[in-house]
Order: sequence, then C-alpha cells, then structure tokens
Amino acid sequence: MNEGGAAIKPVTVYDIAREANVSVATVSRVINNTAPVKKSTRERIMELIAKHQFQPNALARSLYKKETGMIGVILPDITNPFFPEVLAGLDQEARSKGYTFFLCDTVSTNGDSAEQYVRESQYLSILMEKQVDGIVMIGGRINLAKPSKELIGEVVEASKRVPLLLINGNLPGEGMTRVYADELEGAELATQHLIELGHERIAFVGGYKHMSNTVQRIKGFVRTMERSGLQARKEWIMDGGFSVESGKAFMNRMLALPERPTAIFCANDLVAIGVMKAAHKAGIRVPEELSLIGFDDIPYASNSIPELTTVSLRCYDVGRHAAELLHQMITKSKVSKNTKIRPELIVRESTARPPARTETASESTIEIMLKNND
Amino acid sequence: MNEGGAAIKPVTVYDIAREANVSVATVSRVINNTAPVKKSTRERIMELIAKHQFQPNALARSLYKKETGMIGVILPDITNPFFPEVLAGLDQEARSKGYTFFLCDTVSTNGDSAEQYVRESQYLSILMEKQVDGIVMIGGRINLAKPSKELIGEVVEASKRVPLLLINGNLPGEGMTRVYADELEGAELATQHLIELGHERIAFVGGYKHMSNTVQRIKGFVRTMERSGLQARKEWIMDGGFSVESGKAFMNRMLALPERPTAIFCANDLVAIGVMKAAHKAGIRVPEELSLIGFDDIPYASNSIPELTTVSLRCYDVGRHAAELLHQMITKSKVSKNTKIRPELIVRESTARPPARTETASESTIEIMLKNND
DNA sequence: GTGAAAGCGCTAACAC
DNA sequence: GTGTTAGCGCTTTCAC
Repeated sequence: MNEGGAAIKPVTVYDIAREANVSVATVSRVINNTAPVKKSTRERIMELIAKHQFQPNALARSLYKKETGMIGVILPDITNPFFPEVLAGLDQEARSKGYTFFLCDTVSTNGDSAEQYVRESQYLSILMEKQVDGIVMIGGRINLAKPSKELIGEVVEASKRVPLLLINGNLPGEGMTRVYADELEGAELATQHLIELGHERIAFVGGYKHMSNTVQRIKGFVRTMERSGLQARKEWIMDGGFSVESGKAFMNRMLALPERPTAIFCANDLVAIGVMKAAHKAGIRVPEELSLIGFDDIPYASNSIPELTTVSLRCYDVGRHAAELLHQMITKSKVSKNTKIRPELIVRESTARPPARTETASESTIEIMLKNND
Repeated sequence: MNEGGAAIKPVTVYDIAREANVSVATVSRVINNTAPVKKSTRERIMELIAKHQFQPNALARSLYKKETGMIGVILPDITNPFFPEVLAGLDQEARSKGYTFFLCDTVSTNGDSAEQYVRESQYLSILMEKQVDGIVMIGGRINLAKPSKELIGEVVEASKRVPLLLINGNLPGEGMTRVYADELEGAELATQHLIELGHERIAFVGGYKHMSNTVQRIKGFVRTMERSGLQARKEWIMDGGFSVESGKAFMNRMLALPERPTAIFCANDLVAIGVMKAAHKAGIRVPEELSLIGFDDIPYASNSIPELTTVSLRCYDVGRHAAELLHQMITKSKVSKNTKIRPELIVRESTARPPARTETASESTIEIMLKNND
C-alpha cells in the first residue's frame, strides 16, 4: 500500500520561469536577491514559488558555487557523553553561520581500533567527495602518541584539499590547525587540588599510554607531584581504558595492592565513576576514606552521589571556538594555528582531606577492603 | 601565513580522460565498474586516478543520479543521552548501506520550544533542498499530544516529497510511517514491578502532560494501578520536566507533602537521578526507604549508586529498525507503517520491597525528611 | 570496447 | 530589468 518514497515530481526553476513567463535568470534573481527585479514580476514569481512549494536544488547550486555549507565531523563514538558536548558547541556556533553537519561516527563494532582508523579514512574520502566546506576531527588517530606515517599522511593530504581542524589532538610537526584543551594544565590543576587537600599518596588511573592525552595527563600529574616533593609511585599509575568498566577494574586492582592511596586522579569522569562504584562496593567511603577526582566534566559528573570533583575541559567552548576557526579557514582568512583552551577545576563532593592516618586504622581498612573485594 | 583553505585545484574526470587519451565515458566506466573496459586502458586510468588522488565529485553525481546517500536526522538535543543511543543504532545499520548522516539539532538557546519548532521547520527545508534520500524525526513536535495544524502540515507535506520516518512519536491520523517503543507497555512493566514488590503508594513524576509520551506513561501507570485495585493519587502525579533538575524539584515537592509514597515511577532516567539526589540529600535511603524506577535506560542508569532500575526503550534497536525501514522506503519497497518495539524491564538496585509500615516509624521519617529539606 | 553528446538544476556573465 | 547561454562535474544513452 505504502510506497514509502516521494511521489511529487520536483519543481525546477524552469517550471517556475515558464509559468511566470520569464527566464530562469530572473527566477534565480528573486530567489537569491542578487539583482533588482521589477516588483510586479518579482511578486508573480514569489507566488508561483509558494504555490508549488518550490525548493531550489542545493546540489545544483553547490555544484556551481563550489560551496555546500556542510561541515563534516569525524568522531570516535557519539555515545561517549564527551562528544555530544563539543558537538553542541560546534553546532551552536556553526549554525548561526549557516552550516549543517555530517556526523561521522567511527565507532567500531568489534572494539578494534584498527577498524576505527579505516573508518576514519573512509569518512575523510567520503566527506571530500561530498564537497564539504570543512572537516573537524576529534579523537581517534589524532590522539595517538605515535601515529603511523600512513595515518598521518592521509590527514595531512586531506588538509591540503579542504580546511581541516583538529580538536584536542595533534599530528606533531605537521603544522595542523587545532583547538585543544590544555591537558597538562588540567592534570596539574587536579593534582594540585589533591595535594592542597593534604594528600600525599595519590594514584593515577585510566587512559591509554599510547594516547597523547593520557601521556599529557600523567606528565602533569607526575610533574606536580614532584614539584611538591611527593613521589608518584609506579604501581599507582595504571592505564588501560577510559570506560566505567575499566574504572571498576582499576579500583579492584588497587584493592589488591598491599598499600593504597588516599586519593585517585582518574583519567576521565567515566573512569572515576567506575572507581567510585567499585569503592562503594568494597565499602570504602568517598570522599571520607578515598578522594576521587575526574577529568572532562561530562554532564553526568554532577549527577553522581557524591558529585564528582573534576577538571572541566570546557568542551562546549572548545566546540564553539572550533566552529569559529573553521569558518575563518573556509572563508580564507588567516587563522592562528593553535588555540588553547584553559581547563578549569570544578570542586564538588568527591574530594576531601585524607583520613587521619593511624597505622592500625589503615591496616584494618585494608582488611575490610580485601574482604569485600569479590 | 596560513591560508586555511585548500590550495590544490580539483581534478576532474576530464583531466583523467585527457591524460589517459580516452573519453570521460570510459573514465566513468572504470570508476563505477559499470561496463567492461579493456584491461590495459582500465589500468592506465586507475594509475592516473591514484596518481592524482582523484575523487569524483559526489555533488555532480548526485545531481544526475538523484540520490545522495544522505539521511537527515532531526532531533531536539544531542546532549540528552537518550538521543546518541538511537543515533548509534541508526548509524550502525545505515552505515552498512552506505548512508551518511546530517545531524540537525534543534535545541533552542533560550529554552523556548517555539524556537525549537521553527528550527525543525528550517531543517526540514534545508534537508529537502540538500536532496537527502530520507529524513528521520525524533522528539520535538511529533511528541506533542496536540500538535497544531501547521506543525503537522509541514511534516506531512515533507513526507510527500521525501521518505520520512518518525521515531517514538506520531502525528495522529496522518498515517505516517514510524517506529516506536511501546510507552504504554513500558509504563505497565514499571508499575507492575513496583506493585509486585509490595508497593501500594506509588507516585509518578516527570515529563510534560502536553506531550504524548508522558500521557502514555501516565496512562499505563494509572491503568496498572487500578487493575490491581490501587489508587493513583492525583497529588502524587507531577509533571514539569525531563531533566535532573526537575527531578530534584519533584522530590522536594514530594517531601513537603503530608504523606509520601514508598515508590516513585519517574518519567525518565534523568528525572530519576534528580529524585535520587534530592532523596539522598534529605537523608532518605534508596531503595530501603524509597523505591525508584526510571525510564529509557540511558547508559548512565547503570552508573548511579544504587544502580537504577528502569525500563529499557531499547533505543539502539529502535534506531536500527528505523534505519532498516527508512532504507526500504528509499528503495521504494512497501513498508509496514507501524513498527512497535517492546520495552524491557531492567531490574537493578533502586527498587526493593517497601519499608515495614509502622505508624510511628513512618512519621518520624517524615520529620527527618522535613528537617533535611532545605 | 569506446566516444560524442545530452542533461541533471542551478548561477552568472554578458548581451540587450 | 530581463533573456541567452555557458558552464559546474558527472553519468548514460546511443552510435560506432
């Protein structure tokens, strides 16, 4: 019964022109307001347009004008709350300039990151074929600490053909235009906060050491610790994921250790939530017995109990700046290659002074922890 | 220094053809594998394509072929975790069929829903002008219990021109194709669960009564209560939002009531989280003193402490089915107009048997509640 | 197996 | 003010 598709045959400028007894040029002129047209004919044409609900074919227009008003966004996983936030910023700013977005999610069905990179490559091609005015990449290969030559090459090549902007990542030495949150400063902020609270035994968990953001965060952590004469212990620096699940795993690994930290700096909020859950399960109270600080300030960070202290990467602002910059690139104005956004410490409820340290108390705590750790 | 834009002048089939000493037709043939070409010339052409990194202009191709491989998705707010989930499903299925997505976020900067509808209209036009192969709408006007004639008309009109699919909403009487989660059954599932746990005093909070999803959920709630001989009290049915903030407000209103329920059915998970936070602040333990059930099963539902019992609307599946269906509409096959997805009860930790009811205990609880409620 | 040419729907010189 | 026409880059008959 239902034919699904559209039935109406499309109206073109020619149809309008014919019916109005003018040439297509005149129709085009009134559509685009690109030259004066006699009032009476203009009105006649307007009426026809309304009558037929004429909508100019943007494909044809773009083909001629060589601009599409489309921007492609390549990201790793729209399901990760981090990305919608930057998308929202991007959108808000770009929308006002008349752009629409291609959403290119490179999430791999099997969790294989190689697959993710081939998808990035595919989307890069597709976007260029579709003649987008610009591309923004976020996450994925541009976050690799040591991206391969091929992975780099593709992006560099693309950036020669279309304005391309990197968010929160980099291809070192390639001079790409990028806007990014200062990971290093963020990590320092977080670590400093814990130190000021009186913590000395601090762990860092989460992320992947092969990713530059993790490297940066760890670097900021270690540096700040040392600056305060504190030691960043090897066995208290764990990587292996950005997810809630990995957070739980980290905490459970922590519980098995002979000694435990009084505070944990988590590579992102998702990990922090996982840690919090595992801690809760083990009967460890946050923040009384264990302080937790996250990273990113995703919307959910303020929804947990206790609410998560974290470092805001100001994704929304990053997104807005990115859109602004990309627009400049598209309109061929000079742009500054590096736009750094300063992160912000958001103190909520998951951090507090460390518990008073009596040897017996500490030991009994460990005992309890071990018992609860299934 | 940086010119931002692309510098390379684009290569066309003509360039390739000239250099290969063939006609553009032949080039086109090897690109699309649309007719046999002598092996030697094919190889020559392939080499040239690789050498120049030639990428066919999809605009031109689409202009001729009248298909773009683009699908537009109009949604209210990408920042709401509900939507990325259905997007992911949509994407996974559509990607395999070669579609790419336009993301059209209609979020209004000032929270004005009239503005949101304007944006929906704009996007509807833009998408049609850009010649998308199909459009899916989710949220916004299609969730209105009583949408205006104009609001309806635009969508119906659009659906005559391009395959258009509604997710989790409807324009009653217009015979639109849609895929949706069964709100009614979901609400029944939730209510039934609470009743089976032994609850008799159950509240429903959240949503907007002018939205059909809320109407459905309340209907399912009331119906199930009555079916069990229980009363759905007027003062325990509150609407006014789908956000965490509104959830807090609901709980605080609840605390001010002379009598309180032992369980609350929240219109969605975000509201449930808000309720949980306010309850926690008031010193009410979930689920020991108050059972909470959410709706949607957003990713965060399993991250709260306690983890949220909820009803999964199976967004991901909804998204997948939607993509499947839209593809059928695009390829002109007959499609069933209504695809209903059955929701699923997800029992986690926020629901339990109601507290033993002794008059004194109940009263002292209320006293505490009032004290803590700032 | 290959080429010539028309045409997708629009815009913008360039004439008048 | 308005019309004619040449593209934009591609695909596809229809000849050969």
